[in-house]
Amino acid sequence: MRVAVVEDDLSIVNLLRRVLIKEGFSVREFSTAESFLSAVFDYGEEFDVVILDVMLPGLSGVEACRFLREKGCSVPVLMLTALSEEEDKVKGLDSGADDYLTKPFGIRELLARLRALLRRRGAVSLSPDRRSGVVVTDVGALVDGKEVKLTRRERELLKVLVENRGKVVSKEELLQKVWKGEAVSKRVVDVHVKHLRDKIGDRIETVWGVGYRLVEGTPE
Amino acid sequence: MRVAVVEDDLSIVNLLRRVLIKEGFSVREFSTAESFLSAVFDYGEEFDVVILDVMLPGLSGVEACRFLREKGCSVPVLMLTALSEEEDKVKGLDSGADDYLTKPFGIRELLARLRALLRRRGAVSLSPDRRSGVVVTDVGALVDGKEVKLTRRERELLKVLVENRGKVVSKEELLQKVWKGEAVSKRVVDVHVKHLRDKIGDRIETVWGVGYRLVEGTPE
DNA sequence: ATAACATCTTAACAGTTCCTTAAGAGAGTT
DNA sequence: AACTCTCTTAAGGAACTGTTAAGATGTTAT
Repeated sequence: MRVAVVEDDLSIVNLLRRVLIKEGFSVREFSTAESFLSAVFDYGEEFDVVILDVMLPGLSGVEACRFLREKGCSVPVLMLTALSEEEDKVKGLDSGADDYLTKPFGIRELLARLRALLRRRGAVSLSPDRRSGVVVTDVGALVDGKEVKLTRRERELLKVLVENRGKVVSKEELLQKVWKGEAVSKRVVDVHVKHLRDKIGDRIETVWGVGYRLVEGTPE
Repeated sequence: MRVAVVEDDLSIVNLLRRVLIKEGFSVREFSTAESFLSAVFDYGEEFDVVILDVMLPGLSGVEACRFLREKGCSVPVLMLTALSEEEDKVKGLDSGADDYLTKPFGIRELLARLRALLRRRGAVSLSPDRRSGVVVTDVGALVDGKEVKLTRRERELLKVLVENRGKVVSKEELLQKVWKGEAVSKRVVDVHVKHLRDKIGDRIETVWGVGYRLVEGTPE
């Protein structure tokens, strides 16, 4: 996680640097709003969250934040300042900041607020299983994030394959786990594997004479 | 914009009601965390933001917030409390709250923080929207804001589906929860599902061989 | 109490989806 | 080449769901 600290008070910068690095952040420091904005817009640097002081030489934090938002930049901003007047807080938040913390602040509260900001930002990405790109649901499956409808047999077949992803599963085992002793031809597996391939792409590999295997990673 | 106010201090509720309505919010009040959670999970009510007191009779705000998040509900939560100790703030935020404000608070700061929360929610709206547009009421249901009369069985059936919206519910489970062991044919479910579909539109999806599912989002 | 009405359940038929089998073509092995 | 295993396709039937209507049951108004 990359955090930008825009702050001219060295004692605060030193404190934040120490704590944030300890928490596993990658910290980038700026002493003026101008240098920070330049890094973002001129050099294309990207951050996961910004800690922005309000009282800065030159452009103020509020002005910088408004500029960011006007340019369509939606990075979470935590505003930090000695100004505890309500009007200042309102101005800061309405300039586009996501949170506003007044000095002196507790470092654990700041970290908790950072986590809250990052949590919300990250809530967007529902991560499918990275190793196969396939997640079996009760309706069917999520394949690279897209929902695919499967029939009951297809779903159960895929479930066994996903549970053993990367490993070969024999037809006998598939028959055992999906058809549980029903007296059916071994051929049914082939047919359902084909249907699955039609729906989720060539992720199922045939291992000749042995069985089938769900490949890891994305095909091609 | 619908805001839920979960607070047992009447003077604060009165203040918030007056101010929020003036700001154009639609306000729904709860004096306990339990009644709020029941509205969300049993009746499918939906809110754009929640103002949640920490000190409540029964379940605390922190516990309620944690419960919300565990259930996958990502509504923005602003926590409100007299506890200003840093440890309390950290607990509140880490339970899944997005902001934490201590009493006494300035009403303009609260509004600015609400705006910040809603602003960010809008920016993140690519997240899978868990809305179904359906709320079960005492008389029937609110479907996209319109009131629809339902019979007892229809209402109970829909309630179970709303509680599990997005997930498939089997006929067995529906029989279990709506008919509670009465000896009736499995086919009654079909008939009532049809009646529901006639009344609330094609929001109930058939998952062949498995059951029914209330779809999320509006069925264009 | 009776009529009028609403609701629930069952039954029957129609329609759909799904599963299995079978059979020829294709691919891999000896 | 001969053999074995797999792919692909299509068709019949099984299983499930949609739809409708009628009788049973319960509720309300007169």
